[in-house]
Amino acid sequence: MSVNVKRGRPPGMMDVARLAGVSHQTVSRVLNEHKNVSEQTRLKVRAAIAELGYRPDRAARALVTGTSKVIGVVAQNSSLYGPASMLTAFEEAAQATGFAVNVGSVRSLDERSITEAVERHLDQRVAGLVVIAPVASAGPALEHLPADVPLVTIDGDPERSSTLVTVDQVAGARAATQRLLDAGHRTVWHISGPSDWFDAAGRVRGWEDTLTEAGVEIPPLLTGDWSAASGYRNGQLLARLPDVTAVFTANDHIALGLLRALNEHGRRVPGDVSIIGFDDVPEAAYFTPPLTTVRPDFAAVAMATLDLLMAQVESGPAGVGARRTIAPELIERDSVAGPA
Amino acid sequence: MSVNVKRGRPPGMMDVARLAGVSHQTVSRVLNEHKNVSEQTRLKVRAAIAELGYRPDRAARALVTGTSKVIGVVAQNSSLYGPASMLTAFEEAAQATGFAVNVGSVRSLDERSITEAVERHLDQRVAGLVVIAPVASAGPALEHLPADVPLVTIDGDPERSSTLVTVDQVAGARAATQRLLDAGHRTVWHISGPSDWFDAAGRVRGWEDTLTEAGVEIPPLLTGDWSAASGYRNGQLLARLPDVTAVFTANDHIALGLLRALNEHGRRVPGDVSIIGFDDVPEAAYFTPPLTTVRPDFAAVAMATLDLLMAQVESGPAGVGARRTIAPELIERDSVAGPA
DNA sequence: GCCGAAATTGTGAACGCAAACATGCGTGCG
DNA sequence: CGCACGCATGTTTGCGTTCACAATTTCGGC
Repeated sequence: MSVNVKRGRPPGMMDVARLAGVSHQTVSRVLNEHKNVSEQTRLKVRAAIAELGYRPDRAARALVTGTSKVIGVVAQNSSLYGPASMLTAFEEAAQATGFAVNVGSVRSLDERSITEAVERHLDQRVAGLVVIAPVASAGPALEHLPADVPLVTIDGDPERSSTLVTVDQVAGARAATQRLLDAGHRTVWHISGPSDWFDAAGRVRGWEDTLTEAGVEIPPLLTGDWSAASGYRNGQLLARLPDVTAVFTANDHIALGLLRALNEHGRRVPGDVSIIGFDDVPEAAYFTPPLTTVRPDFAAVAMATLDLLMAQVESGPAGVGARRTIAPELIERDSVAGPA
Repeated sequence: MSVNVKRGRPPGMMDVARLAGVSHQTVSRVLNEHKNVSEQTRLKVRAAIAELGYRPDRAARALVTGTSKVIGVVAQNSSLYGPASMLTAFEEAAQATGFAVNVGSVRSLDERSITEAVERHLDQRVAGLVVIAPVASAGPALEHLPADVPLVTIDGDPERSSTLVTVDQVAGARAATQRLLDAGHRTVWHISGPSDWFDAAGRVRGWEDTLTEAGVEIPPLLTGDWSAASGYRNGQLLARLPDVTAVFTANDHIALGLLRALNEHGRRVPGDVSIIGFDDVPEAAYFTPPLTTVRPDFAAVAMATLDLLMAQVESGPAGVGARRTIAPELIERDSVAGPA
């Protein structure tokens, strides 16, 4: 397996063919695992490939086939734990199947930005597209793209997207809310994510539904923006209301901010107030106290996405949109107790 | 700006040329901003491009030029805040200059994994390579790659990498340690990152140097792995030593774990123990208490990287390795006070 | 031992673009 | 007035691969 040391362009199929004493087409066949190639020539070609250190040129292949082994991902350029986790999980999964991942981050998820990012990917002749589009405004951008490009949306609009993978936000929120109710709390407050996020909306719904079914009073909804800062701001308010004994926050970072606000006001967790978060960020176990939270399985989301995408890549964009929902899991730690 | 609704392949340069009444080469010249094109035909061509919704095929261009407008990034597939932040910051910067970013995540930063990732990128004919290689074992993988591919290493080995961008770990660690000393503490303990990380090593050195210069006793070094869990483990130990009054942790997550351990043992921060972290994760301001920490400017790292890379892309791999060091900034919050 | 089908290999084209080379035209200068 | 040079544009070639089709060989059955 000697390295090619010649100058100039790297070796091409022709060079391999010459060395192996066959035609370039035969080399192509070996490369693409065609059936009708004799074992003998296959070996000769393989040997020549190894000797020259030949590597097929992806660009040339993309040119003629009209598609590449690259998947374009459109994601928001943020350090939000959820989206970021999905992204890296997806990358890893895609690489395992021989696909490269092209990330087109986008500053905000408005229609224009997404459209641009999608078009950049289309220029690269990506084999498929994954859009992490958790907000409503992302919807329209995906309506008008070529129908023949495989597309899977993560956390997109359940009403529009044809092929969708989502975490079951409602179920997660229900589990959290119910857990708090079961602990004996009269009701449960909620600090939500931004209202235009589907994730946030789903968590709100799960929370409301559970409360309604329990026949319990529904406290006013507080709105955050996923940040610890917003949890802190809302916490300043909550800390002053003595009858607040249980809070479900839309994510762990909000919970962290809330924790600090509560702490500053001398309210103990879980002694005075119980809290459940969402996401299970790696640090959640080391909050003070360790946070009970809902863990979405991002790896599973990534798998499902890849799965759905590959199905389309292989057989043309699937007809009716396939859906895949990943059920999250409640992780019990120390931030929940009964009311005083 | 009507959308192309024709069947079959998207329009090519020929289609544009025909519509504009020129040759395809003229279209090419307009696209590449060649000088010798009259304003008049330039306009005609532009109009034709817009009317057809023509978009150049990157694959074809890559084939003929031998290079693409894609930058390959090799990074570890982890949710560590630092590397992840650099990655997204870099993506954004690259896109602004018209380059797409291909991420080749890698599960671990050993030589084999990195070599593979690099070769995948080379197959795609990337215009340049960025490797986020914070550990020693990543070095060898970069020795044997074609000399003509532009390469910038982030947080790589100062001894080997020719073109390198790093955060000035030593300076950051010095600032933190000095701040603690200035507050009146007799000495400063340190929980470091994994010893094979350059970042960790630099922080240890800055800490040691400062202590040495101050003529102060150097406590035994405690080692973590960047995780809150490791901060907690080491914290269990530290919390039992009454003479520990100041700790500099290698990152904010370790600080969080330490915070919890201290809290469990009834040691108040900053009353009994002062702490300074590193990274300034968005949540650091909402720890209890808000964490004083060192903030590396990841955006600046990304800019510098892109800068260095572009210089190489334009003029061939630069001769002697250019270096760029980004100075971090101490962010003062509430986790530091004088000794009791 | 001959025919046809299947298996194996080869030939030519095409993919969409940029580079090299070629052309035609005008303009300045001697 | 003619020549050379610069500008604007056109023509040709080839990048490395796959595809459609052709050519050759192999093999079984009768």
